[in-house]
Amino acid sequence: MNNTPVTLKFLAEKLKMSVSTVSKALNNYPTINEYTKQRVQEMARDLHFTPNKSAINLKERKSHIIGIILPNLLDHFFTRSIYGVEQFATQNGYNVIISQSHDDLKKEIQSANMLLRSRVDGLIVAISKHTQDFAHLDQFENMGIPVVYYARNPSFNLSCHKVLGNTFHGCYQATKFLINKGHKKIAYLGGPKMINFTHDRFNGYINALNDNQVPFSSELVAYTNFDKESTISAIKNLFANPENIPTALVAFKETILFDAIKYLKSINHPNFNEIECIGFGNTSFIAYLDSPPIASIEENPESVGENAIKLLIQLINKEIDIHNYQKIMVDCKLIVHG
Amino acid sequence: MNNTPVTLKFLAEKLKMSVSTVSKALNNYPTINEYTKQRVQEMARDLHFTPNKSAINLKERKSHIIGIILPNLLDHFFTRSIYGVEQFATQNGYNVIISQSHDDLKKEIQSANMLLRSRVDGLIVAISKHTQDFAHLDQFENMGIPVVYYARNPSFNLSCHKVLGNTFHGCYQATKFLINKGHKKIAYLGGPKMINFTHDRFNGYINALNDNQVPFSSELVAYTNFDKESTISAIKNLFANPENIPTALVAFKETILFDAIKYLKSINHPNFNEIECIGFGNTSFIAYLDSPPIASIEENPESVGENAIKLLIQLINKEIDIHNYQKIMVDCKLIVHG
DNA sequence: GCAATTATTTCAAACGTTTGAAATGTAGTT
DNA sequence: AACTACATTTCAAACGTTTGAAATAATTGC
Repeated sequence: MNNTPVTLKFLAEKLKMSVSTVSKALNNYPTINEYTKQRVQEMARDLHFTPNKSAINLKERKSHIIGIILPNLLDHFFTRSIYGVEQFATQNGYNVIISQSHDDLKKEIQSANMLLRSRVDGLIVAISKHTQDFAHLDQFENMGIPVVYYARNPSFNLSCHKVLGNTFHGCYQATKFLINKGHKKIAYLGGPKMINFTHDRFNGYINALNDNQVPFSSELVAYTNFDKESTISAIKNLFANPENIPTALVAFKETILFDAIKYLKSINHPNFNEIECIGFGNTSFIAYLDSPPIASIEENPESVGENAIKLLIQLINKEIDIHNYQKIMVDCKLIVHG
Repeated sequence: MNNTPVTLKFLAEKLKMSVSTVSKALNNYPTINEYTKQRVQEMARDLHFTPNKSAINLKERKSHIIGIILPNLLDHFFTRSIYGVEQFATQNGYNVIISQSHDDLKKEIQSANMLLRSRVDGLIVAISKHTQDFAHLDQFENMGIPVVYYARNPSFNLSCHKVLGNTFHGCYQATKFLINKGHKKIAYLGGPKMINFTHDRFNGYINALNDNQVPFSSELVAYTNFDKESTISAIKNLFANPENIPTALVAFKETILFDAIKYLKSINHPNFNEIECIGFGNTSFIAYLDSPPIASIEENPESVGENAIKLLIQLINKEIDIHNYQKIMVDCKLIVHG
C-alpha cells in the first residue's frame, strides 16, 4: 500500500538527482549518461513508476483520446467497425471513448459536448437518423479538432471528411446477381427515406436493372422504418398486384428481411419457395434460418472503421489539412450462401 | 479559427481580473460578487470557454475515467451491460474506456496496462476464459484503484469485489419450469468446464431435479466449447441411448441451442417436435426461428452493469472500504415465449 | 597547468486549473 | 479619525511532466 504516489520527483529524491535528469533518463535523452539511465530505469521499474497521463496531456496540450459517437452498440455493423478503429488507435497511442446516441439527437448533442469537454484529439461520428443541424459537431472543427463522419452520410453537411460504404455498388452487385440468376421481377425494399443510403442503394438497384435491360416497375419498390409493422405493410404492398408478383427481393438491411420472410411464410404465400432475398449485413445468425437469404452484402465494417481512424490520425498529425475534405468509399462484397 | 486557446488566463486578461477570481466565479464561490460572476460567466459563454480536463485531472489527481475490460462487443450480454454502466458513469462525471480482450489473456494484460497508464479511477472487468493469474489486475488494487469483477466469476481470486448473475437460480427456475410442464427426461448442455458458471448452472439443474423427485441420469449431461462441432458432438451423446432420450433441454447459452436444434432437425430426429429447449440469453433473433426455444433465461445484463458501476463508484468515493469485499448477485428471470 | 571542448546535470518556466491564506476595499460604529 | 467587521479580490503554491537554456563537471589539446 503506497500512499505517496511514485512520481518523477519521488524517484529524483530517492536517487538524489534532479527531476529533469530522471525525466530525460526515462525518455532516453542522448545527453544523459548511460550509467545514470540504467540506475534511473531500474529504480523506475522497481517502484512501478507509471508516468501521469494527465500531466503529460496538459503539457502536450493533447488528451490522447479519440471520441466515437455512434447510434448503437447492439447493431453489429457498429461493433464490428470498432474493431478497426480500436486496433489502429491503440497502436498510435490513443484511447477511445465510445458514446451511444441511441439515434436520439438530444443524446448525440450531449455526447458531443461531453467529448468536447474531455478535449478529445479527434472525433469519429456516425450521425443519428435525425441529425440535420451540425452545430454541436461543428464546434470541434472550430476548435481545430478534426471530425470524420463515417458509416452514415451527412449529406446536409457538404464540407466534411467522410468514410462511407460504397452502398450504391453493393446494391448494384446484388441486383445484378439476381438478374443473372434469371429473375425478372426484383423488388427493392428500402429503409427510411430520410437515410440517404436508401436512395444510393435504390440507384444501385435501378442502374443494375437498366444496364441489363430489365424493366423497372414502381410497384416493386417499397420502404420500411425498420419496425416489424412497417416492414409487413411494405411487403403487403410489394405483393399486392397478382399480375406483378416479385420473385426476388433486395433489402436495405438483412434484418428487415427476417420480418419479411417470416410474414410471407406465415401467410403461406404461393410463390414463397421461389422468392430469393438479399440484404445488407451478413449476420452470422442467418445460418439458423429455415429460409435464409441466398446472399448477403457484406459491408466490411472493420474496414470502414479502419479507414476512418487512419484518416483521423492523419488529420490530427496535420499530414492532411483539416479543410482539405476527404471522401473515402469502402467497397462492399457479395457473399453467396449455401 | 482561434489559435489562442480560451483558458482562465485568457478570460482573466480580457476581463482585467485575476485568474483565481475567474475560476471562483465560474465555480460559483460565495465570496465572489454577484455582478462579477455575471460578467465572467457571460464572457465565458461568449468565448466558448471549456475547462481543460487534463489540468483539472492533474490538480484533482483523478482521471475521471473508468476502464472496462471485457471479452467481446459482439456478445449482446456485454453490449447490453454497457448500457447500465454508461448511464450511471456519465451521471457521475466519468467517461468510460472500453477495451476488448477477445478472450485472449495476452490482450487482456495489454489492456490492463494501457488502462493503468491512463490512470483510470476504477476498473470493471469481465475476465477472459483463460485468466487464472491475476497479477495484471492486482496492480490496480495495489495502487489503490478499485476493481470490480463482473459477469464472469474469478473463482481463483478469492479477495475481490464481484457482481454476478445468479445463474444457479436461473437454471433452477428453467429446470423447474420444464418439470412442471411434465418433462421427466431433461438434459443439461453445459458450456466449457473451465467456466465456473457451467458448474453453478449444473447445480441449479441438479437441485431442481432433486427438489422435485426427478431422477438424475448422467447420460443426460454433456458439455460444449461453444463451437458448432463441439455442440453437435455433445448433442449426439445426449441422444445416444434410445432408452433414455431427453424430451427437454436446458442449455448454458441460448446461442448453442441454435446449433443443437438445427442439427436435430437436419437428422430428422423422430422426437424432434416434443423437445422443448431453454437457454440463457434472450436474443431477439429467436423470434425468427422456426423451432424456437420455448423460454429464455434473461440475465439482465443492464442490471449487472449498473450494479457493477454503482459499487465501483462507492469504492472510488471510499464509501465502502476497498478491502471490504462485496459480492452482489443479480437475479435472472425466466421469459416464456409464444 | 590552463584554456577550450565536450559531456552531463540542473534550473526554471510552462501547460491550465484549484484553493487556502493574505491583501485590499468598503461600510458601519464609536 | 480610528477601529472593527465584512465583502471581495489577489497571491502563491501545487498537481506531474517536459524541455531549452544555463551551469557545472570532466576531458582533451597544447
